[in-house]
Amino acid sequence: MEKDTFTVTAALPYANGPLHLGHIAGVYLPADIFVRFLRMKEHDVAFICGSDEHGAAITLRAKKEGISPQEIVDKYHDIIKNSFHQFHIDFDIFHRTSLPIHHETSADFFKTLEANGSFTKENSEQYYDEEYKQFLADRYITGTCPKCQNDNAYGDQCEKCGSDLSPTELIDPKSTLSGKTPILKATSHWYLPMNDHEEWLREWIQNGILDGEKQHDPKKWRNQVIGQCMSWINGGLKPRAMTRDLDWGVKVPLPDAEGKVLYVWLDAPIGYISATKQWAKDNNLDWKKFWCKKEAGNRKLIHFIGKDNIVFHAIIFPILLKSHGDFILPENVPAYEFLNLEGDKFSTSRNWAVWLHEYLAAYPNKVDELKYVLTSIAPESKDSEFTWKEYQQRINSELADVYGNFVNRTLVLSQKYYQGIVPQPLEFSSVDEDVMATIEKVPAKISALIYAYKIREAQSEMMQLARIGNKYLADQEPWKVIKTDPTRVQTVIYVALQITNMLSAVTMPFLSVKAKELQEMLQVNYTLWPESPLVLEAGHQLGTPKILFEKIEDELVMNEKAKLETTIEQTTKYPKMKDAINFDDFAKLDMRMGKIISAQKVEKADKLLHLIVDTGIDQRTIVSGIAEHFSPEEVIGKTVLVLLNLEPRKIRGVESQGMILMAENEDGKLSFLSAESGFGPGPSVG
RNA sequence: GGCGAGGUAGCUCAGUUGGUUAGAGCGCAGGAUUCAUAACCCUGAGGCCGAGAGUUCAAAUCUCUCUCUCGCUACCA
Repeated sequence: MEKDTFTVTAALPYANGPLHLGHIAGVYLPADIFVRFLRMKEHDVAFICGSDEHGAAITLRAKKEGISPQEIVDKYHDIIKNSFHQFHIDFDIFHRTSLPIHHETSADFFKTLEANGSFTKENSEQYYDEEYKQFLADRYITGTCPKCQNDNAYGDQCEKCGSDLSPTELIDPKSTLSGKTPILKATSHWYLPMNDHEEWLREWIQNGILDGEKQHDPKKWRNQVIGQCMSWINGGLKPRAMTRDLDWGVKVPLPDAEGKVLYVWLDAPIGYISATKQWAKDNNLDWKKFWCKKEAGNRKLIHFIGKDNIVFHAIIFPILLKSHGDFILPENVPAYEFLNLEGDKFSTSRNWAVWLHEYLAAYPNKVDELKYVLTSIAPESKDSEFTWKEYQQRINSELADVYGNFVNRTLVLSQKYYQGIVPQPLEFSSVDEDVMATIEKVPAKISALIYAYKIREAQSEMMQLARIGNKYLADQEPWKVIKTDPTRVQTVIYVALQITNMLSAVTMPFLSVKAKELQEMLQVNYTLWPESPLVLEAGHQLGTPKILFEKIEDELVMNEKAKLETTIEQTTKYPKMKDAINFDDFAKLDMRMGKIISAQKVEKADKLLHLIVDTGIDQRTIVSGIAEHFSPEEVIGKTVLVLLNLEPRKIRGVESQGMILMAENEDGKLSFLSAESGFGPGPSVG
């Protein structure tokens, strides 16, 4: 039978920050184990990843730090690539989306879809800033509102009268970029009419049937993936714009599209394809073999992702691939839930994280130890949690005590009794035969689990083998029997060595470094997954035993926990000071004390309270986003700081005439501001 | 507010199409042992399976209501 072939991708990390353990546990490590396993099974596999370097978040950050987007992505691409390398997550290629081959590939992809009518093109006349040479998004245009004459209305909405506008309705429009009057120019945006694809998506996701043929087994897809997708589809898919007015990204490859780039979620997954192209080119392969229906046959495309990416990989990208026509669709999209850290979410902004590159710098020799821990707590079916205490416990009581100790005692006994030469077994007792039979079944057990993406359970089967070994030795007591029946010990040590041998082979996908060290100690070299019984022949000379896993001291746990506490203190919890303003700017603000005289929840909105505030000069309506922090009952009667002359704005159909000013601490908790002397409503602030 | 996924032992998690006494590892208690990394091995304690109602001879499992956690989404000037 022909072996299945695979193209495996791991979600492209976004190049505006380093990787933390959550990313590793929930995408890259399981993908790497899966691929190592497939390789040992001699499947033809391409393992593809790269950094995602486009999108608005990177341009905003660049602007804030006063450097170019390229500088940011260069920095993080290097950090990420390095840490993958040191952590032995071995992609065939770790590419990047800012390279020309990616731009070409994405542009070609786009052109094909445009040509075959997969997009709907919305033509319009849009304002264009001649000085900045770009089309202006609605929010980048201000002008006079045709309805209320407010001269500060935005292109999409007048915040004074609350009416929805289009930019062309504005009287005397101005570009917020150059301040000049923009000109109207014909332009288009391209939309993906996702609503046209609901029918086949439903059939494909629920039943695994694509173009009338069985493409995958939906039972192998995770619940949360199918659930999330069906939720989207049943809610009705909507056309989604595939182009943006931005200058950082893949340029829309058509005339009249100046200043437009492809939507980052269009170009990022195509990054898998362009990375494959580059890798194929470097290795004299045909990239189409990995992606195209014709050349790839029934190659399986697998996307390892986090749960926040489900919609893009299981709905949008498949629509694009299918619309293009040449490509295969994913056979599975194993999505992982999130990993938490010491009782709290990983948070980049609060620096609540264990960064992979920092871990590697501090513990360069503890790569497989971390891999083991992360795999045992991988969030396969629900969110899970990393704690340093558990890190220590797993390593000490499982890796060191069970696995390492078993290997050590077996090898030490072999040295002691047989000078490191595998002894000749004599008669097998029924226990021996049971154990031998059990060992032989382990590879098939583990492989079934990995094929089903149950990697955590697969690893625990590996550990189970070491447990069997410890029990076997304890039951047989060779150190006692040697005194009465030395020939029996030959068989016992032989069997124990067979367990160790098998262990060294099945550990490869999970802990490649340690597996090789163990194989070195056994003087064997396994690169293939054991299909038939592995035998360590009698007479084989073993290598020198050494300690495989060192224990983790309490000190490390304390230090790491302390480090988390202190970094969080050192992190600037609060935003930087804003640009200076002059006194006139300040004097424009009309702030007063106001008393909340009534409050109720806005319907169908989680965060909004509809307040009536007595300001001393009037009673006005203010809608405030504080419902998650305060109940209506507890805010009534409070005297608080109010900004009166903020332009009114309609929120959820209610016009809000001002703003309640709140203080927010680093945990996101809110507090009202009041006058210390207990003033009532009315007093002005300044 | 809408939708999705979860809630099982102190901790991390399994529980297939409803079917004996709900499982594993860690942790804890006791015992045994000394080849080995104060390791291993044995025994044990520990669960109203988030709450309530229903269907059934039988529910962790199916249905409904409620509640908590996470995510998507709307809305947070």
